[in-house]
Amino acid sequence: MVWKVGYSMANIQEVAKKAGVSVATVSRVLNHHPSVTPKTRVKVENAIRELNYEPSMLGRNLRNSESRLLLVLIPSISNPFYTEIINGIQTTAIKHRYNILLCETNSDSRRENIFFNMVKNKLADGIISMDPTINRQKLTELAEHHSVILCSEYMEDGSIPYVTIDNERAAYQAVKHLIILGKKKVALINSDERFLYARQRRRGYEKALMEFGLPITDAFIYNTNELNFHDGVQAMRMLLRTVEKPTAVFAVSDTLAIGALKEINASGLKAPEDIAVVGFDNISFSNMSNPTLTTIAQPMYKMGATAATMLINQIQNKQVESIVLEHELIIRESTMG
Amino acid sequence: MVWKVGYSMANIQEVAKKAGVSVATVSRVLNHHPSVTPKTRVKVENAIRELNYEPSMLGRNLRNSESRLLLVLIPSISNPFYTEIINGIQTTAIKHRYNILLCETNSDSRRENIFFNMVKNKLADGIISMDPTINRQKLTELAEHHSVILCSEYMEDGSIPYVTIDNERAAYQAVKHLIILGKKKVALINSDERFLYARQRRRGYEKALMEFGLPITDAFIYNTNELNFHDGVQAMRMLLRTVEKPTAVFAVSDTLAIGALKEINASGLKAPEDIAVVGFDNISFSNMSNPTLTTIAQPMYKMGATAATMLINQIQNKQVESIVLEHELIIRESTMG
DNA sequence: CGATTGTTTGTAATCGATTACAAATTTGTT
DNA sequence: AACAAATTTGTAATCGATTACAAACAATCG
Repeated sequence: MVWKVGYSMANIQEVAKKAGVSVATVSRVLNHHPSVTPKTRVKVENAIRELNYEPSMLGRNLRNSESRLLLVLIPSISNPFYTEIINGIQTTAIKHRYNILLCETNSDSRRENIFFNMVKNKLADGIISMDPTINRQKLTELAEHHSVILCSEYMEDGSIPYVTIDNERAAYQAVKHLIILGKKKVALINSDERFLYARQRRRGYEKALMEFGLPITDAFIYNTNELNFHDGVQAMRMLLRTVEKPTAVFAVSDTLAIGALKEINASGLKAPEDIAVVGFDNISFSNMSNPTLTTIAQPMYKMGATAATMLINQIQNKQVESIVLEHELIIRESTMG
Repeated sequence: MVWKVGYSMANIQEVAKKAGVSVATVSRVLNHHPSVTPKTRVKVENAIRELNYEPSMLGRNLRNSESRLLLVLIPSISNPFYTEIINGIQTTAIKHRYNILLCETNSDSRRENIFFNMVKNKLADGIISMDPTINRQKLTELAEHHSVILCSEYMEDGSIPYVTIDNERAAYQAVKHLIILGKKKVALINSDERFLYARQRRRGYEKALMEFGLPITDAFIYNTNELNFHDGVQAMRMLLRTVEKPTAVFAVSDTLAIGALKEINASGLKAPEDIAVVGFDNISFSNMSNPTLTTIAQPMYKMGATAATMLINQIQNKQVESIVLEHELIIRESTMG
């Protein structure tokens, strides 16, 4: 493979020479400038073809200081929650001649920094962050001079535009659904409450209980470290050990809920008869579990598409407003066997 | 947000002026060149701090024609199969001061092109492709002058270095496991056989049947379009309609296998008693299913790490050899209740 | 002190594109 | 044909870094 050394693609100068024109003309052809004679255009196009030339994005970006690249920050690619959102982002971006690059931060601030710098250094035009663990301080600083949009998780101070759903109301509806089914002892499997969405969903949970005159019991609220299947199993295990066992569970993510289902099953109980379960996110596996999972569906594709549109508008210095989208309760076997 | 217009980060000239030195000296400080007096270094570092300066990757990359960015091509982020591989790639890359960007192609050749061009244009230093649907022609062309490594799916002509497992032997072992359990009617849920791995796994399946003197029945081989859960359901449904119903199923992906499990369950049968099931990939959901899934585990992290090491070596013009890694059969409830 | 050597710093070319402005060419008019 | 106007093309500066080479400066020694 040593022969690869020293190879380098033809540049605009060589194309110009081969076509017998100036670099300016070649550049004009590349950018579809109207003031180029058909005859010279053909000459240049031939030269381009013969030399297999492709313009260097580096040179171009350096000069134009734009890259038409958008970064999408996610904490972890393994979370299926992001799949459809990314789809929405990507489709929208491409429609506007932008491309996206996925950046997995693993909640590691050094990686975050790298991606922030890509924006500062014009290697990318903007960022959509879906990482709830992100360094808010640094992100806010970045947003002072660069384009940033938050998707799903956001900051309450509103300093950065966001697109999200009404987490409190969604949780409220999920829990209300359980209560109306006759379940009086509803537990909550929540994630870490330093995340905004966790606090909001807890508020919704409590609001529903209060509305129906049910007590809010600390023993029925379990906070997990992560959103893993195993955390769901563990959470359910603890909830089953309480004196008054719950008859329903609202978990703030489908993965947690599926873990809870597994543990319910393992301990000889049946969902929904003994314990009904509601999840959150409507990931594709929520339809594959046994029983299938009742869950809150976020308009993921639309969230992604909206975030992308907002980001592109912001890059083009248009005014951008935060948006709250509608969610939907999807009822399946885990609550209505 | 209009005030963002015209903002631009300080450049090396301004730092030089503020520090009262030349740009060369600033550059030397940035690159930790030894020949800089501590006194001037401090002056420059102060100026850098005061101006909040960060060097432009564009300028630097243009000059150095390297970006220290690696592209990772995946057909779809939704496939959990890639998660651990990417983890391995990323960890290795960072160890060598490279960063990775995930590129979801959705098997769309226009997107492929964009990413290929990023490499041609030095916006990225190399590509690891895990996309079996990739345009082989174009990839081979790219690999003539740029660094490319294939991961998992590869080309038999060996023109591009790859890291993979022995698919044929893995399939052989999976099927042999089923046969040894006493199952004599083993079906195969395979994906599209224009993919190399699909052809190889089919060969392993047939080899195991032949070795035990079992017939190879066309009716027991079902090819799906995608690796979805629903394709698994559909496949199983068809297999259950055959005259001689299978007593075991080997599916070439866990998602397919989980779909098959679901359908087995839905039709009142039990796994593994009535029909045993083996999957492939050991995705995290494979031990959340009910029953948990027997499967072939690929050394995903190691595959990723190996691919990254190979790519970086290739970028640095070292000799690179293709590698075949070891897999493992993981026995769970779906074959041994 | 002046010559020689070694160290630190600066000057200017370079990477590959875009584009304002100038120059050249074509077209139109009388 | 001569000139003005409009169109097309070219020249050269520019984006922000790196680095070969030259220049300035400091240190060493007879």
